[in-house]
Formats: sequence, C-alpha cells, structure tokens
Amino acid sequence: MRIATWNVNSIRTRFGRVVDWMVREDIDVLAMQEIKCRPEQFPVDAFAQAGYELEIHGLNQWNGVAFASRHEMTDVARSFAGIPGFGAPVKGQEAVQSVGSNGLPVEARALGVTVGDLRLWSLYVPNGRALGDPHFDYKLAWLEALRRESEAWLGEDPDLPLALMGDWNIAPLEGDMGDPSFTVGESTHVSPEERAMFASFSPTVEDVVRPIVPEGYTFWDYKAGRFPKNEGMRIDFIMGSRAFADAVTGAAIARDERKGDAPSDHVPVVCDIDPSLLGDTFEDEDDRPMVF
DNA sequence: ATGACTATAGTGTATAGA
Repeated sequence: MRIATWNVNSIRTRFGRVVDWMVREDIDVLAMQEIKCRPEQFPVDAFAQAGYELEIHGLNQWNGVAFASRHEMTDVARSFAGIPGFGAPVKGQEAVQSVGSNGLPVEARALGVTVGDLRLWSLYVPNGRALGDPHFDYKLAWLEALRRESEAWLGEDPDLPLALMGDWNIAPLEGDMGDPSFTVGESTHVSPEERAMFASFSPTVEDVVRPIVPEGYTFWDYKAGRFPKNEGMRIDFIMGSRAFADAVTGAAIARDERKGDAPSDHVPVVCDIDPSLLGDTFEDEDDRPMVF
C-alpha cells in the first residue's frame, strides 16, 4: 500500500499532472495541500476516472487540503481539538467555517480520514510569514495544538497507526535548508522555536522517510532559479506513530515532479506500508482480513 | 531591488506563498 503527500499549489492548475503521477506510481492514498479551491471547484472527474475517491476541505482560494484514495475513507475530520484560527471569516462560508480555540475562524489546513486501520491527516501548517509576525505566533500555536491532540490520540490507543502528512513549513535540520535567502535568527522555517516545536513531536510521531531517504529537498522556490541550483528545502514530511512506522517498508521523494511543464514548487513524498506489519492493531480485529 | 516566480480574484492590482 503506497501513501503520499503533495503540496500541489492549486489542484485546478495541476490535476492532470497529479493524476498521471498517481497512476504511474501506483499511489493508493494521496494527501494534498494548497488545493486553492472550494470543493465544488475541485476537478473530481479526473480523479474518479482514475479510480480515486475524494475528501475535500477548501473554503476559498487560499490553503485547502484534500485526500484522494482508492480505498474507502471514513471518520472525516476538518479540524482537531484546540486548533486556533486566524484572520477574518471567509465571506459566504459562515455556515461551515468553525471557530478556533482563540476565537478566530479556522482555516482549511487540516483533514483527517481513516483508511483501513490507518488514521491519516493531510496538514498544511501555517507559513509564519516573518519572525515576529502574528502569523508566526499562529504557526507555533497551531503546531502546539496538533502535538497535544496527537499525544491524546496515542494516549488513548498507543497502537494506533497514525500519520501526520503534509507541508510542515519547517526545515528541521541544518541539511534541510539549502536556500541561501533563509538565515537562522532572521527567517522563518529555520528558527530555534520552529525547530524545537518540530522536535517536540518525537517520540509521538517520527519522520518515516528520513531513515530511508536521508538527503534531499521537497520544495524549491520558483524564484531565482532555485531548482536548477538545487537550493531547496526539506519541509514536507510523513510523520508516523510507532505502529505506522513499524509497517513502513519503503519511501521516496519524487524529485522529478519539480521538472517539466508547470510543476508545483513542492514534490511528492511517498512511503510504502505493508498492512501485515500493522501487528497488534490488526490482530485485535479478530483475524478479519484487511480491506486493502 | 521590501525584487526575482506562480496562482487567484477579477480585469488593475492585491494577497499569499516560503
């Protein structure tokens, strides 16, 4: 079973490329970020014709997260407990936009689904914009709430195969930042505060790709020839709980998806799961066969 | 060069991204 995450930077611009890649790479479940549209604008037919069902969470032209899956998705969640909001309510979305823990409107940055035994989240962590910007505090508060809730989920069920997948907007280690316009002490993505926040997710969830793919970026800015100069950043991650990580048999960063016509500025991050390695979680199901 | 490029809303110019 192959699972992936991809910040697609507008699904309406990118859907042909995304579906082609999913079919070519035999992707079972894709977590998308920055779909940049409302559900009624999402190009669902292209995915349906390739055999994928969709769950979509988008409020306007900003942000937006989704899942495409060959397998049934259940227990759909569009936010998590304690999530903070930001900015003003989105016009026309008053009926569906919830209020966050800070009293501000919740943006379309989180979508949770259950596929088989797996609990999966597509996450678009706030950018932060600049050190000291209100958006930077929002980024840290958003991650803090996510970490606390993840700890609660695994506190209830330590064997839960949980994956937090998406664009984390943090380059956690020194080798993850290759863009010279970012400087520790001056820039987002590399600040000690952000890196400490990222590190605090361990051991609740751990990067399941890095042990298999120790180097490589997942994002290159469109500006200044960052891709040909390979001045990118590693900011997209699949963070798995112990049970999830134990079932991972492979991983990849699909660097070639930054090439060619009209690429996203991010590339897909992939992992392979062997459902038979889900262990306790599966045995607890009284030996019923896996649905995959 | 508070820029460089790309996308969206809307049709000139602003917001956002990282």
